[in-house]
Amino acid sequence: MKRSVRRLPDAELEVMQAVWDCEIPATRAAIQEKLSSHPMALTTLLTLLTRLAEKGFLDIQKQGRGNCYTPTVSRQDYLASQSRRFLDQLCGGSLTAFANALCHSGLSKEELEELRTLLERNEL
Amino acid sequence: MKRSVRRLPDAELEVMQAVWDCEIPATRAAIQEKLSSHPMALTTLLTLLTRLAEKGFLDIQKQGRGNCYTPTVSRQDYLASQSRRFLDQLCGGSLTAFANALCHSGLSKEELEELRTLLERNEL
DNA sequence: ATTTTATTTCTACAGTTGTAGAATAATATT
DNA sequence: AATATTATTCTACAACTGTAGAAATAAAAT
Repeated sequence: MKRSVRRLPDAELEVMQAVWDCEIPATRAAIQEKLSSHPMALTTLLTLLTRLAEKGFLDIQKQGRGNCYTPTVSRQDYLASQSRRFLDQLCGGSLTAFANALCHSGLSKEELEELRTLLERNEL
Repeated sequence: MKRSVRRLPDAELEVMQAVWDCEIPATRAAIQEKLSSHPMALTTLLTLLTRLAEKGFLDIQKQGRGNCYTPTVSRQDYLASQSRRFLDQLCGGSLTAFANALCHSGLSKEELEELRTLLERNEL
């Protein structure tokens, strides 16, 4: 697990998720396609990709006329570090507070049960 | 559960946590005391409290020479809404992804087991 | 009533974020 | 080679965030 991965602002996270959804290295076109739910001007996307590279989340390679983008932080590492941050920063490190938050977050009884099962499975 | 509570920036969250830790209504002095771990200039604290009020997280009442601050969003509501946001925005709504993230977030086997137990207890 | 002191509100400013047009560079077409 | 097309990088700007000094205000003390 990789500690201390900075939290990305919403727009950058959205783009990063799109990149993670692509086959790597990802072309700009592929990324754009994954972003169909959150359309933005082409230059906006390019700006965000540049910022992600500056922050060390992406490598950019020139590839013919265009660019190619490769994540340098995996989605799993990012999610893991952010759940840790959630537990520490929001719940003050308290598992009780965390469990409580989950139980009031709108998940159904069935979903909570599923979550418990998934946690058990992962423990193995 | 209260949906759609906006995410607070780090500094404001820190102050809000301090307010939640106080008896309400909280005096500025009490809040400041709870912030011993993250010291800041007095005017900085006041600015953040004002911004929290503007965002609807606090009510400010004049009280003699100073002010009194009362949360209008409970810690529980905030935590619940933010866990929901975590699940949706970061995990794409997937419980599997969420469970996976937790299992890689540095929690020990024992802590994960404890979390499962806490979830079960809360379900009742 | 005047001065001191405690406390808040105003003003400020640099860095970040969301968004995108203008300028530039590189490739393809005629 | 000249021109049209396409993709990227620069530049820009308003809103938000972190931080705090300056100005104003109100209470307390003399």
